[in-house]
Amino acid sequence: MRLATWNINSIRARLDRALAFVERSGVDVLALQETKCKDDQFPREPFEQLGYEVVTSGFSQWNGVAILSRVGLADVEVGFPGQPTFGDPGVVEARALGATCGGVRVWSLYVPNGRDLADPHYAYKLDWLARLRDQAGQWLADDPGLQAALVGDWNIAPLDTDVWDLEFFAGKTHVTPAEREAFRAFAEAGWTEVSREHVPAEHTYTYWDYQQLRFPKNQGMRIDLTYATPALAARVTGVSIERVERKGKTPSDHVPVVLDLAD
DNA sequence: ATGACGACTGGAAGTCGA
Repeated sequence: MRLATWNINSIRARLDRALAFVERSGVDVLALQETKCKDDQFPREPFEQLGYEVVTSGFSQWNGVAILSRVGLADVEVGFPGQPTFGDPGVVEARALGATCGGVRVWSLYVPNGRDLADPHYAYKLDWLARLRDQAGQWLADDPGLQAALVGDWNIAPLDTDVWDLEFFAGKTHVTPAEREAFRAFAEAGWTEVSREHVPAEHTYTYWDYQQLRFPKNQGMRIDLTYATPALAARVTGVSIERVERKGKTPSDHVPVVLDLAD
């Protein structure tokens, strides 16, 4: 089975690219983030014509997650139990969507950005991660043989070598000790970040800002990551960061990460 | 070429991303 995750940065603006990727990569399951549209605006039909089931959780122009699957799509959950709200009145944002596809529990995740260390979004980000970690730990405790993956845009660069210049990020989000600890906590809860195991090369990025010629200069960040349960991690035979998808006209600023799983 | 930010909404300029 082939499973991919991609922050698409608007599914409507990049429908053709998404369809082309699905066809050339032959993914069985595709988790999308930043779809940037309401559920009734999501272009389901072209994917359904290719044999995929589609489930979405969107809200107007911000956030939005989706899962496409041609190996079944069951037990959909919009948001994870205990997912923090933001704002007053509090809103559960469209950042987490779970479904079971081909026997694997898949969560498409768009972790809050954080914006600035003094911004309320930063505390929200840390709380969001802590609550998700609590759930993830419970899921695994309840079923040690669980096959599950937490995929998506974590908005954290776990290692110094996951950014091109640590000095550039001094005082900024994505690299703070608190964010990195929030990320490591999933490993302490028994999960394994499998893309690192299979693609260990330093300065291998999944995101490049549109500005400042970041992509031609290869000034990016590795922030699209996959935590797997032990049972699923054992099935991963390879991981591919699809850098080619950052090239050409109107790309997303993120590229897909593809996981191959043994049957 | 991989080349100097892009998508959204509203209908201009502001918000958001990281």
